[in-house]
Amino acid sequence: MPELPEIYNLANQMDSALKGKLIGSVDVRQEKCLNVPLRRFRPLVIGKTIGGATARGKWVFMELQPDAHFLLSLGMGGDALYHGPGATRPEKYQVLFEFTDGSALSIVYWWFGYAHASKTADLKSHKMTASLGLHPLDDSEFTYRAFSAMLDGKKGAIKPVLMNQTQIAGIGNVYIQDILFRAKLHPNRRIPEIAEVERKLLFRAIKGNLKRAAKLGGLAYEKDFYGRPGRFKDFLVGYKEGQPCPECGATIEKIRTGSTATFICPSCQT
Amino acid sequence: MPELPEIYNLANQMDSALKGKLIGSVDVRQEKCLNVPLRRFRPLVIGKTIGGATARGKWVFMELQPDAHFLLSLGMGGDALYHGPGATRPEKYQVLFEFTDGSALSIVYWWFGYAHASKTADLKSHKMTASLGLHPLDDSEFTYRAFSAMLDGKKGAIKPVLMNQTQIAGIGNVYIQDILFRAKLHPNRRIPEIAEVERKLLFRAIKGNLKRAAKLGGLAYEKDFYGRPGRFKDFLVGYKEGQPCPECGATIEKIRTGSTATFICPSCQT
DNA sequence: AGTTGCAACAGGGA
DNA sequence: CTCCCTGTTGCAAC
Repeated sequence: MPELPEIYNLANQMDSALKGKLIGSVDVRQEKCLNVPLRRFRPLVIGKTIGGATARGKWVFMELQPDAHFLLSLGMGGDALYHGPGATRPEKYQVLFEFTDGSALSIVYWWFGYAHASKTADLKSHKMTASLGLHPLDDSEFTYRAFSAMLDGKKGAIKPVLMNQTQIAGIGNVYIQDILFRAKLHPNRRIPEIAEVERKLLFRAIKGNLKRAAKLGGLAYEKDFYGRPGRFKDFLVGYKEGQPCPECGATIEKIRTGSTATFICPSCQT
Repeated sequence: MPELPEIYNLANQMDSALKGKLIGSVDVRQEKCLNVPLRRFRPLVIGKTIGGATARGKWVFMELQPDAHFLLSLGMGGDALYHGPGATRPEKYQVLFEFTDGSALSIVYWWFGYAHASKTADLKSHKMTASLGLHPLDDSEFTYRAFSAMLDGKKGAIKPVLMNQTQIAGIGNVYIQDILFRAKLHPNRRIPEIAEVERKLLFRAIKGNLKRAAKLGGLAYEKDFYGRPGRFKDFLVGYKEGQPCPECGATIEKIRTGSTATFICPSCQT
């Protein structure tokens, strides 16, 4: 569940399910996913009470009352799962929190992720989250004005900027596909060559695609906090290589852009 | 007189002509070529006695006894000229040193250069000179072993590295031309694709070209400390666009490489 | 013909 | 499908 729609739902579910629970113990099987040595991680989390959980880009921020935060990033993919009192825990995980009421939170990374903890007062020195850019699901922050100002003066291609978490937080190589298609933009389009109307279309594509996916509970191939899949699966061009474009019928192509792959309609996206 | 052969001769001439002279006054007409405000520059130089002068890459280091150094870079081009007692000073200059015996040193930049002064104890914090790389006219430092080690692990093109002053100090876009030709290397050749024998050829080309040019007093279109031109003018391919290659007769081309121009024999240099 | 600093870009590794 | 770090490259400015 890597990108903002999945993280947004996960954070909401964690917020509802975990608020008020007391962390009794933590089992860390892969220490390198921590930001501090285990002996410093334990006292940051053990004995703390879960407060609110929110999504910030691809990160879940979880309050550990009274003085710390737990910061979760699932990287390329993975699951954060709830286990009720008496429920069996998974046999494989990187990190497992046990709460004093018998419930638990397990974290599993497919490839690589982060389970960070920080004093709330030190949060601003947590580089990976302190430098996050615009939050596209926050209507008061993510305005067209702010989005356009973020693009101003940039000369490179549009795709890397949209995937740069310090510019706009939460878009990865999955949701970017249909966002670019809906904006009719080729991933390599230079930013100065994007007209005002295209910028507006792009802004709406970002907001619309992410909100709709969040409302549908995220991607169908990802699991939520209770192990249930999302209902978003109807990509327009993403992962549709060889199939016809839903707009013009041209054959969708998979091209390499920088170090990532992009699925485009070669006719619609320029 | 921008590159190492010219600077080398200039420094030697300054060393002979100025040693022991006392700086009586300085006139700075372009303050932005200084590294410190004029009010801090004056006390660093006035009342000081000239010690030795040496070339370090494209810079002249001049001792100001007892406690400072004057650092001169002529940038894209310019002259440092000696004026004997009673001789007329040029009407245009950026910096003019008057010595107490009536002689003077004028500095003129065609475009942009640096006239820096620093306490000798603070020289290591003068970034532009503290980070200079290998000195190709210093036989004990510039060995094939050191040169080859400098190239090891690099993956980019050969020309930018040879012109990078922090890697090897003193080569500019003039002498690089025949150095590459003598080594039979195209400016864009990737460093990992340069064979051992070619590295050796390149090493000898650098050392040979610069030493020969220095021995000839530098470029014929540059002036020395006494306003006299150098005697080096027989380029092999440099600035010979459209003329035949001296080795194979193919027509020499001027191509753009990155942001600089390179004259190559398209047949000899690969 | 010079250098600096920054943005953009690419590759390797956790 | 992730990030960081490093080195490289291109561009603008002094």
